[in-house]
Amino acid sequence: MDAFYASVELLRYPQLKGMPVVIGGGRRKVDEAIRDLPDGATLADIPVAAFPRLKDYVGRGVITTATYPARQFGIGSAMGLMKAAKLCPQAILLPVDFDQYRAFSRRFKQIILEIAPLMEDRGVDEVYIDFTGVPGGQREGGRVLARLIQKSILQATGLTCSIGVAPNKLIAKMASEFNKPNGISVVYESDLEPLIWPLPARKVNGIGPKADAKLERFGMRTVGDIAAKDRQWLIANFGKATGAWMHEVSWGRDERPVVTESEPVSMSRETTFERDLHAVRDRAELGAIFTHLCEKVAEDLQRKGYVGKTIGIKLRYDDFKIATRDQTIDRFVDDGASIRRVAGLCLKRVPLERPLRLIGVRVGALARANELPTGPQAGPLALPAGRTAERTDSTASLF
DNA sequence: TCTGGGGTCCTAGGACCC
DNA sequence: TCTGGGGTCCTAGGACCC
Repeated sequence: MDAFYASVELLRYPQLKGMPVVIGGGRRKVDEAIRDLPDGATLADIPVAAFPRLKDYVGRGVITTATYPARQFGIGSAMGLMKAAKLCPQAILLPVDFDQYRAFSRRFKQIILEIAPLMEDRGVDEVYIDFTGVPGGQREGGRVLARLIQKSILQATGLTCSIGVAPNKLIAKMASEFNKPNGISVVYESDLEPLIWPLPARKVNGIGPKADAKLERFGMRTVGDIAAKDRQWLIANFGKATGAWMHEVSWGRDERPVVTESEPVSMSRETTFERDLHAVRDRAELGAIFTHLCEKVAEDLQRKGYVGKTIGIKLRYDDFKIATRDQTIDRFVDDGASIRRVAGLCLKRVPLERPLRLIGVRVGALARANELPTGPQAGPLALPAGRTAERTDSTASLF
């Protein structure tokens, strides 16, 4: 989907069309501004001048989506809002409304499923679709079906998307970016050399900042640069799995199927504080937030019908370093109190001297609540899994 | 006043088992 | 003065993606 969150917002606020708009981060300021908007008016009547601006924002948020006009200013996803404000202070800033985006997400995926039943969910705004068995799916190399999907989604939701059609997921993903927004691009196997090899290595799904930097150190910038190395060289320098994978990818090879069903592995909740908190000085506040996160994860588990037996925490310190701890218990749980208890044990095993910026709670090793073996869930001897909590000085009785 | 939140997968070492 | 070879599970960190 093209600039998905922003596009959904523009459906509500059509008066912002063509303007630099960003969706992002910490809510409070934006919520206040929206609340103060003149009442009686419908959303579409709100004068542009009444919307909050990036320059008025104070806080720690990042941009999730920027409209294309905003991108003209150099603003992009994941950029800190404070930095974006320097690039384009007059850009309009809207708060994220996940419920709304999820609703639109369901609608566009439903449209696709009615046309092509083999669809892999890749998050709120992206999917893979297998055209192979769809009637007419091969006409004009898939372009006809892609057009139908675009048209149907636009009709049902008012939203545009960009589609890449290719022999596999790897190339299709890259192709989908060739013609944004509202574009279609069909890439054949024979296009590898002219269309894929010139691309920056970073465009490959799976090559991130670290791998890219390492490639750079070898003087390699493009996918073609990778393809030019032999397999053994890549394996020697990037490891057995990564090296072999890079070789395959650079030659456009990818055999991964379109996966239509999957089970969640973990569920988590985390939050970044408005200001850094200290385990001792801000103990009460931190404790309340921690408990709240445990309750939210529990709600999520229960609403979706899952239980889990690995409970974990995540801290991000003021220096941005991350620490995680987890503990596997001998039964499956989905209630806030149990999660809170085990998460509290995890907290006692992690250094708490530095100020904290973020705290998170995670439940993993999930199983469907209705598919658990009946009777007592205890393992063979209910041995304490993992080590027991070791208390560290300042943290001993905090939580 | 840099840098969100929710995920998956991989690696690597240690415990433990046969 | 030597100590295999599998396997699984647990834990911590990290890369990456949307």
